[in-house]
This record gives sequence, structure tokens and C-alpha cells, in this order.
Amino acid sequence: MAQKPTIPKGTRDFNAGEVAKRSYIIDTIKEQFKLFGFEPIETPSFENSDTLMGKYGDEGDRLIFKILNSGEYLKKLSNDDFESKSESVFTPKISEKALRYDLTVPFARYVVQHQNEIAFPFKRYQIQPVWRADRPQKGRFREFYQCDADVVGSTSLLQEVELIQLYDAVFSELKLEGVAIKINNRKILSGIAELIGAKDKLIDFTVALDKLDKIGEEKVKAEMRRKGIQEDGISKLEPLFNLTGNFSEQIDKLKSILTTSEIGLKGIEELEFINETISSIGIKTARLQLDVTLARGLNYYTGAIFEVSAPEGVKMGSIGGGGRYDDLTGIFGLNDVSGVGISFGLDRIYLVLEELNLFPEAIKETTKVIFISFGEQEALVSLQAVSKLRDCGVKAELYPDAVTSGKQMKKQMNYANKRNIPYVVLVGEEELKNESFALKNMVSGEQINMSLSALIEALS
RNA sequence: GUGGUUGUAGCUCAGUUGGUUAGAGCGUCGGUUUGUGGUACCGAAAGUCGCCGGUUCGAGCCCGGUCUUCCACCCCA
Repeated sequence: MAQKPTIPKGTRDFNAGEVAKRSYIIDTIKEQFKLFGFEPIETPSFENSDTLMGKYGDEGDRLIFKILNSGEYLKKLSNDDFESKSESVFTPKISEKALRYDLTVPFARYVVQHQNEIAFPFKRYQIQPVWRADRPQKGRFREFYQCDADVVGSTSLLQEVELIQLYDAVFSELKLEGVAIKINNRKILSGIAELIGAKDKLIDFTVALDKLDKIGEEKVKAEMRRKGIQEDGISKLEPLFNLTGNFSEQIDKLKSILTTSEIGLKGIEELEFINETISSIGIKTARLQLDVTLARGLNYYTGAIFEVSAPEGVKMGSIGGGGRYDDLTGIFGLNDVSGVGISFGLDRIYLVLEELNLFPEAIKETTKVIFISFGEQEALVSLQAVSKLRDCGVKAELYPDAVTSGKQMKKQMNYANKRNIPYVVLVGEEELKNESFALKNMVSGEQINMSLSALIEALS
């Protein structure tokens, strides 16, 4: 019985048209990465589990694809291991490798491992797939591409400024106008947590706060209470829920809230610098927005946090994210190296461009001309012409199977038609005799006999 | 991990309260047309109704499980 072939949940095949569109996005991003001085690296699709585990929080650990050990791994287990029924005990004993979950942690590992070869500040970009054992839904896959640009070895806030420009440059280039680059600062969140006496509950606090625009003020407060944050602390958040005005007005209000928090004020100072610098150099089509509720993302961020959302009206999760991490290489033994980076979510950007019909027509690249195949003699002459055309940069090919009847002719024409090949050349008995080529325009149906040089002229 | 949803021909989908031989459009293949595609007309092939089990005289339809799709939650690009 033939089994029905399927692909795993959350994965996809891409046809030629889809690949062309994906390449268009990737090429655009890559071009801007290079323009900003980033250099490419690649890392393996799987890492040692130790490298990944514990870097993304408990939820992240759950979503990491683990790779089963090879060999007779069960024989090495003790009865206690089986009895434990505990994933945290059992899993490490049968799995020592895992598929990468993002590009930032493998990058940190790379930096530490190659620190002596690297010139700091090190600016790298990386475009590779990542895997998450998540349940698929809109814009969410188990295999998807991230396009990352990071700088390590510089604490300068000018890096943040440049990364904002980079976001703006890429989305402007993709004609995706009006994206919102939301920015926040972990230090401000720490400051607020300190202020409300929830310093030890920073993650719980930020996760709850992040949901503000989705579930509303009351539910956020309820969640904070549930997580054990004191009522008098929550009441101090009141001004935060009503934070309005433009970037600098919001900054001013935050200043008055966080007067007693050293770390909070530091965060404000950073944001202020970034905003002022961006204002003075300007951005093209994106909008930079301060969003104090922005907290999602990895818990290794220590300074700026970025998130990019699609233009208004497009229902899609974030299409990019990033931030500054002061200590990521520290985990792997290299201290005092600060990094900051951003990521583009290729697959989501694709969906957004598709929804807004923003893919240019020109990216549908196909063969420009196909030669109809009649017989051995004709094929030889055709192949010579095909070679010359290719030398001139014309995408040309010969249909491989010869015409043996009128049906075959029809079949070959049909083939050209279906592949949207705009020109067909016929070299049959007569053309062979006259040393001519019959060039047929598949759109107009017009057909002209000409010499080889005229053919090359016409097609290049 | 939680809740809901979907699955019938290659594709998009019909299929009545459970009742003979499961349909359509598109596509494919063949013909009208043996050196000319797209249009038209004629014809044909194509399905274990996701899979496993149950209820029933009888299941595409009802029930349970499982996989898959999509959506929401959690979390995230």
C-alpha cells in the first residue's frame, strides 16, 4: 500500500514562485546588512543541548527540539532514571544535542569560541532557519527563518541608533511603509519593578504588563495580583497605564515616576539619547515608538528592547525583534562583552507583503526562450544556439525530447506556455536547410524567421 | 502544554433525517487538429471519503481515539 506522503506539522514546501519571493526578501535584507557593515557567518543547525538549554526561560526549554542520542542510549540508563518520570532528569540522559532555537545564542557561543580571531566590535549577520516545537498558527511555524544582525564588543548607544536605521532601511526598501519600531528599555522595567516592590518578580511583572493592549488594564492587574505582587505596588502603576503623548512627553512622565530609581533613570537616559539622535538624523518610512509595556522576548536582554509590528490593519504578530544583552557571552566564559542585535522574521514579513500585495512583478524569473526539439540534427544546431544565447546572459534551454508527431509539437508548445516562457524557437527541417531560426513570441503569437545573429540580437 | 476547528479525485469544494453504483468545477490524458501553445467542442481516466476502532441490518454522515489543517491561549519571529 502506497503511503500518503506528508511533511511534519508546522513545516512547508516552497514552490518556485515562493522561493523567488523569499529570495527577494532575503536579498533585500542582506543588501542592507552589508551596507551597514555586517559580515555573514553561519552556525550548525544543531548545538549541544547545554549551549541552548536554560537560555530562553522554562517556556523556551520546552519549545526546543531535542535530538535523540545515537546508539544504545537506553542501556546506559539506570532504573532510577526510568523511575524518575522527570523530564529534567531523563531528557539530558537520552539527548545531548538540540536544534537551534534562535540565532543569538549560537552567535554568542561563536563569539566566545572564536574570540581570538575576531576584531571587536564584531558586526555579523546571519540568515538561517531556526526550529521551535510550538503549535503552529497564523504566522507561526515550527521551522522558520530568522535574519539577524548583531554587534558585540561595543556599549555605544549609537549601535542601537544604527539598528533602528537598519530596520527602517530594510522595510523602506521592501516598500513596507508605516511599520512601528517599538522600543523600550529593560532598565526602566527593572526600575518600575523596584518601585513597586517586585524586584524579584521582574519576569512575571513584565509578562503581565506586556499584555496591556491585548487584555486591558484590569486583567493585567489581576494577573499581577495572582503572581503575588502587592496591592500598594500595583496602585503605583497607575500613571503607567495612562502614559500618553509623544516620545519625549512619555519620557518626561516616566522621569517623574522613576525619580527614586537609579536604574530606571539610567534606562530613561538611554532612551532619550536614542530618540534624540534618531530625530536629528531622521528615518525614512518607519515610526519609532516608545512602548513601556513592551517586555516580551528573551530574558537575556538588559538594555534596549525592540519589536517591530506590521503597519496598522495587518493582523500579524511581531515581524522583528531584538535588544541589548550585556551578559550573554558571560555564560560561555567571556565577560564584559556587550552585544546588541535585531532579528527579521522572514516568514512573517512574507505573509505581510503577500497580504498587502507588495511583491514586485519582476521577481518571477523564468527561462526566456525554449527551443522546440525536432531531431538529432536539429538538436545539435539548437544546442549551439542555446550556448551562444547563454553566453550572452539569456536564459535559454532546449526541450529534451524530440518531436515524433504533431502531438509532440503541441506538447512542447504547451510546456512553454505553462512555464510562462515568453519565446519559442523552432529549428526544423526547413530552418536547418536555410540556416535560419523561427522565433515565436508566445504572447502575440507572431513568428519571424531570422539568422542566428539576429536571434541573439532579438533576445538579448 | 490547554481549548476549539478542519480533513471527500492532483487542486477547490458539494454530498439532505444514516439507505443502492459518492458528485461538480478546475487540472490531467485522449480526440476534433501528423510544423504551432493560449480559445472552443467531444470523450476518458482518476476516490480505502485522513487513519484505527465502535454503534447499526446498513456509516462519507453518529460515537471514541489518533494524525493533520486552521484559530485562540501560553509563549513567540
